[in-house]
Amino acid sequence: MKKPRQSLTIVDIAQLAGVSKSTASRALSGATNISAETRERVHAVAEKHGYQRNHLAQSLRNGRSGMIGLIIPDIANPFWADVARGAQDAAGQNGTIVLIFNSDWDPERERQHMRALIKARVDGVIVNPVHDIIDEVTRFDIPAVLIGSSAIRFPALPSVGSDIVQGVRLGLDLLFARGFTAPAILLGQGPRQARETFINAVGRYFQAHGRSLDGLIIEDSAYSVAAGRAAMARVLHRAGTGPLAVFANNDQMALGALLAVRDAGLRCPQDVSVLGIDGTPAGEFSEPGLTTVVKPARQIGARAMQLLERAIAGEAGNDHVLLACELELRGSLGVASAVAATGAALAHVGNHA
Amino acid sequence: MKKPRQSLTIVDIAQLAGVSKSTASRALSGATNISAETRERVHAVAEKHGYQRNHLAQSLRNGRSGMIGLIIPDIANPFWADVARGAQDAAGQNGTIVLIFNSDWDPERERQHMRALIKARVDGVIVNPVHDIIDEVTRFDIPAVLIGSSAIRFPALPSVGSDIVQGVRLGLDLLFARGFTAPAILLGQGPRQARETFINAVGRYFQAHGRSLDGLIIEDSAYSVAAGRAAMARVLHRAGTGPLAVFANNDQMALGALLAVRDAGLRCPQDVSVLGIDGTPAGEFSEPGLTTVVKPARQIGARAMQLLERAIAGEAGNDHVLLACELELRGSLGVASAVAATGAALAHVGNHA
DNA sequence: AGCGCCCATGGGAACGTTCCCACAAGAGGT
DNA sequence: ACCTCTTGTGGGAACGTTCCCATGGGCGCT
Repeated sequence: MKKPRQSLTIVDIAQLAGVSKSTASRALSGATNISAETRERVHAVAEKHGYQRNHLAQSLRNGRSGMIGLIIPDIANPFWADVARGAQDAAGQNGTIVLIFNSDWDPERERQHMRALIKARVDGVIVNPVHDIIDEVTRFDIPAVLIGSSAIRFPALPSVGSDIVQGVRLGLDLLFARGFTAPAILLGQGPRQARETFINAVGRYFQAHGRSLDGLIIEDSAYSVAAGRAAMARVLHRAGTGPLAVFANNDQMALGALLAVRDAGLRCPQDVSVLGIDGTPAGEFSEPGLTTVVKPARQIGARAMQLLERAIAGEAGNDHVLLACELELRGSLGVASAVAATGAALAHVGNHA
Repeated sequence: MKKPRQSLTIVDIAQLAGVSKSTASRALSGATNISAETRERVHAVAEKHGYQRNHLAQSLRNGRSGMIGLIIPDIANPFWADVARGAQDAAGQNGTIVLIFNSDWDPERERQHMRALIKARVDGVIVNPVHDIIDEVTRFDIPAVLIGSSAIRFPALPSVGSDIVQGVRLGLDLLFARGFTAPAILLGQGPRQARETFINAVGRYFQAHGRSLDGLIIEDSAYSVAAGRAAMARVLHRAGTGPLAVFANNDQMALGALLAVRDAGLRCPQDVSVLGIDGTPAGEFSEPGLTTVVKPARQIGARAMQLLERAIAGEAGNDHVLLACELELRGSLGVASAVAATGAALAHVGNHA
C-alpha cells in the first residue's frame, strides 16, 4: 500500500496518464493550451497517487520561489504576532509562504536573517528595520516593504505603519474631553524612531490647540512594564496628587503606570487616569481595564503583504500607507471634573500655557 | 556599482576565482578535499561580490530543503507564539528555516497546510493536530513530531507536551496546602484531548489522596474569557459564598473567572481564590495577578525541534517527552483558613468524600 | 481539393547546485 | 626506477520542473 520512500515525479504521473511530461506539466499548472479531457485524466492520476509538484524545482526553473520574508523584532510579542498573522492571511490567498524571522532588535541578527532570505531566494521582504541597516536590501535590490514608524527614514521604499498622529489625536481628544488638558507623557527609550514620532505628534496636537509642551511632565523611560512603573513613580512624585492623567507611549509602560499608581496608594481612575497606546491583550484584564489607542497590527501586516505583491509584480509606486488607530475604552481613564476640586497637578501645569 | 538584475551563480564565482565550478562548490560548502589556499581565494571572491548560494538549487540537488514545517492553531495566541519562538531558536542554530502555518483549529486548513508543506519539500513537520487527521503525515511518511496533549492519540509518532499530570499536581498541592481541598473545576470544551487529560489528572490526584471527584463542582465551559466568566457565575450560584477556590483548565477561563467574581460583588482572593494553567502574559496584570501553572511553551518548541532533527537524521526512537510545568505565584490564590469560618462551599462538598 | 493556421502534444534544454568519477601530480615504499 | 596511494582538481550527469520550439492533424478558407 505504502509507496517506496522516493517520491514520484511529474514524469511518473505523465507515464501513468499516458502523456509526455510537458503535457502533464501543462495540465497541472493550469495552462490554457491543453484539452479538457487530458487535463482531467492527468489530474485524476495525480490525485490518486497523492502527487504534489516539487515546489523547489518549480521555483528554481521559473525564478519565483513563492515565498516572502518577514523580519520582525519578536514573534512572541503580541503586537508583532498580530502583524505576522495579518501578513500570513493575506499571503495565504495566493499560496505564498511567509518566512518569519526574529531580529530581537539586534542589527547583526537582522543582517544575518536578510542573508538567509536572499539565500532562500524569497520573492520579497517585509522588514521592521532595527536600525539603518537596509544596505542588504538595497544591495541585492529585492522588492521590499517597510513596516513600523522607522519606515519614514527610508522614503525610497514603500511602507506601512500606524497613523501615530491620528492615534495621538484620538487619545488627546479623549483626554481633553475628559478634562485632562495637561496630561503627563511617558516616553520610551532613545534610538528608535517610535519615541520621536510620538512626542512630535503630541507637540503638533498642542500646537494646533494654541499651546506648547512647556510645563507638561514628560518622563523618559523604556518600553517595559518595570520601566513604566518606575517612570510613573517619578511622575507622581513630581506632580503631587490630584486629577492627573498620563499618556504612555506604549501599553507595557501604561500597565506599569497602573501598578505605580497602586504602589502609591492611589486609585485609578479616581485619582489618576492612564491612557496607553498599542492594544495589547493584557490591557483587557488589568484592574481597571486599560483604556488605550489600539494600533491596527493585523491590517498593517495584511496591507504590507499587498504592497509587496504589487512591488514584486513590478507595479512600482512606493506608497507610504498609514493606517488609522482606534480607541478602546476601558476603565483606566476617568473624568477630571469628577474629582472634588481642581487638583494640584492640573493647576501646576495649567499656568504655563 | 550595482550588479545587473540577474544574480550571479557559482559558475561566475568559479570563473572569477580561476577554478572549476566543482572546486568552487567544494570551497563554499566546506568540503575537506580542497587546499586551504584555494578555499580562501574562492571565499574572498564570493564575499567581494556578495554572492549567496542558491538554496533552492542546493535543496533540489541534495534532497534536503533545510526547512521544517510548524502547524499550530494560531500564532497570535501567546502560548503558541512562544512555542514557535522556541522552535525557531532551536532551528536557527543549524540554519534551518521554520515555516509557520495557522490551522485555526480547522481540520481542513490543517490538511491544506500539510499539503503546502509537502509541496515545499520540508524535511519534517511539527504539528499540533487538530483532530485525527494525521493521514497526510503518515501518507507521505515524512518525519514528524507532535506537540500538545493530543499527541497521546498517536503513539507511533514522537511527541512533546507539557506534563499535565505534574502540573495539576503542582496546582492541587498548592490548593490543598492553602486549605482548599475541594476546589471547583472549570473545564474547556469537548472534542480536544486537553479537557480529557486535565480532568483525568485531577481524578488521579484525588485518587492518590484517597478521595474521588464526587461532590466537586465541575463546570463545563469553553477556552475563552467570556465562557470562563459565565461558567464561574454558574459555579458561584451553585456554591454559595465561602472560601471557595476554582482551578480552571486554562488562563483565559481563569481570567474570566476573576471577572465573574467581581461581577458577583465578591473579592479575590479574600472570598474566592482562582488558579489557572498556561502562563499567559495577561495574567501578570489582572487584579489580583493570576496565580497559575505555567506550561513550558518555549521549551516545548525547542525540544520538538531537537526531536525532529533526530528523526530527520534517521535516528529513530519515538520518544514521548513531557516537560515539567512551574508554578507562578501571584495574588489570585489566598488561604482558606484566613476566612472567618469554614465556609458553606467547603462544607457543602466536604461530606461527600 | 489544396493551402495555411491553430491547437494539442512531445522532445530537449535550462534553472544552479552537488555528487560521482576520472585524472594529474607528487610522495613514499619496495 | 617502478608502482601505489593520496591529494587536489575538473568534467559531466543529475535533481524535478517549466519553457521554447518543432511536429502533426484537423478545420476553415479560398
